[in-house]
Amino acid sequence: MSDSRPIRVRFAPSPTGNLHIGGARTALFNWAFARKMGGSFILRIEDTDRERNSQESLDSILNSLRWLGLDWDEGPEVGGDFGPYSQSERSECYSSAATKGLEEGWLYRCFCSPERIQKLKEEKLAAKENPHYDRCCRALCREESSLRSESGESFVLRFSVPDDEEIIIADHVRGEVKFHSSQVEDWVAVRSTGMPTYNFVCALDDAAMEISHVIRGEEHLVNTPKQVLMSRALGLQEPDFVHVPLILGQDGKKLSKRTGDTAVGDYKEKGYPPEALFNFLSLLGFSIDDETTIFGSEKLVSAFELSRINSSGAIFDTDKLAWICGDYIRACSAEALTERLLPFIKRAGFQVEEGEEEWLLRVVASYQERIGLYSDFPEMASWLFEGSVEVDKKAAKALRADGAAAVLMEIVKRLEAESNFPPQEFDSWIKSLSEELEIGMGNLMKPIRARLAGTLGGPPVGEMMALLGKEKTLARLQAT
RNA sequence: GGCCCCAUCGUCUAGUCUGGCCUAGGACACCAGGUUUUCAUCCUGGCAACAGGGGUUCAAAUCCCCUUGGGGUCACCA
Repeated sequence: MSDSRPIRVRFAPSPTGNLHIGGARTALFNWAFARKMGGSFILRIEDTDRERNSQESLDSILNSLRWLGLDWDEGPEVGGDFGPYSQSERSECYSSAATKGLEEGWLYRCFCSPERIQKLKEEKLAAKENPHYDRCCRALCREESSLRSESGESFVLRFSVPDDEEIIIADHVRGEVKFHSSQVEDWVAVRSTGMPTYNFVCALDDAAMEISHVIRGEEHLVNTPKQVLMSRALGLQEPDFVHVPLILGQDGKKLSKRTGDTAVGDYKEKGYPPEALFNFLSLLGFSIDDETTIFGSEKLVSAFELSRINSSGAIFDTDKLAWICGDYIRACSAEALTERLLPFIKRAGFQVEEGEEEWLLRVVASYQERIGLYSDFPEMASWLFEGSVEVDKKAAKALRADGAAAVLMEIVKRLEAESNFPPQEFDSWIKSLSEELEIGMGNLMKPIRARLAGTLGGPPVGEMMALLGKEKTLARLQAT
């Protein structure tokens, strides 16, 4: 299974949408393996489906990959010696292989109409048989086949699957997986449009690009025999296979849009730190040991082993992701966190004036352990950016409490009498005030919080006052 | 339904290959305490799993078989 050729792995997305969480994890494993082994990580664009490709999708996938910190050694935008890296640009390769296949007989023209195929499948299904193509056109002689194609009749090229052959896939995570060729359909290798299909092109490109290990999702396991058969027909060297377990939604089924956000871009928009998503994804179907859960890319690379990839599916646990995010946010420096927060602050429409950098840093620091996501920040700290305060339910209740108004008036008076703002040793200052006025701490602090921020949570009250400044603090405390 | 894959706390997992150190470890979540003016953080403790049944063996979470359960896949998508 292993040989000494250079390690070359690839991630091969098709540009028909955004980068999916599952795809990202696959890319991550490929990347980690390449980096660990000192090999190459190649990005190949599988754009043989003209109908659904789009440049926007490609851009978005590339951006998501970069956002996660995954860089590629060969592929779009960086080139390489095994290009082109978009399948739409490799047609010569494919057509020469197709010609060869036709000559050698492992490909044949099929003139059956889509209607006939459709009907055939329905009948077979009704009879509870495998709905495979009946190989009708395989019996056509060469002369008739060429004649009909020359006369302009539409056809596809099918792969002529051997009758009785054992196909053993040596998979790094699953061991030997056996298939029998009788279970494999004479699949379409080249469409009637002349465009080749995935299975045809995949084996060809993997060989042409000298891919040593195909690391991909388990959903590909069942069409691996088709690719192996291709390799055999062409005498190509087969790559090693590594089928990683699926990422499942909360319902235990393959993660899909129904169960939540599936695009990496969604997580970026929602303010997840990329390092946290990276970390979390690394933990799905893989583990370093029995206790390491928080780690970055360097650690992953040094610890990565194919043998540590799990074989069973993993549910995408958003609670754990949230916890990891919080952990990253807390561990971050206030400066770096501020940098990350800036786009979210701007998006919320808040202005940070020149000269306020220090202040912003302090605001961020005071919220650092309180936010779970970058996007939590603008909402939680809005009272510092906006002129008016929106009072929530609990805060309103605190303001309606007996004596609240009187307490606030008293506080204002005391604050004005102090030479420092906020009073030094605020904690003891307020505590002694509470004792002197014989008012519980809660009854003292809640109305202040309510007036200042409109909510009962947030940083320590002294810090809130410092952040707001004397003028605004007094104004808000006296608001009606 | 055919074929293929999988099976340890609710979840992610360690342990499985190379049986004994496992009265099964960690983390998330949850619950209970503690710290705290609030929120959050943090600390302590608790709950909680080898799917079932047969073998093999002195010994099985670990090896084999069956059952059950879950998933994937059956396109001129990738």
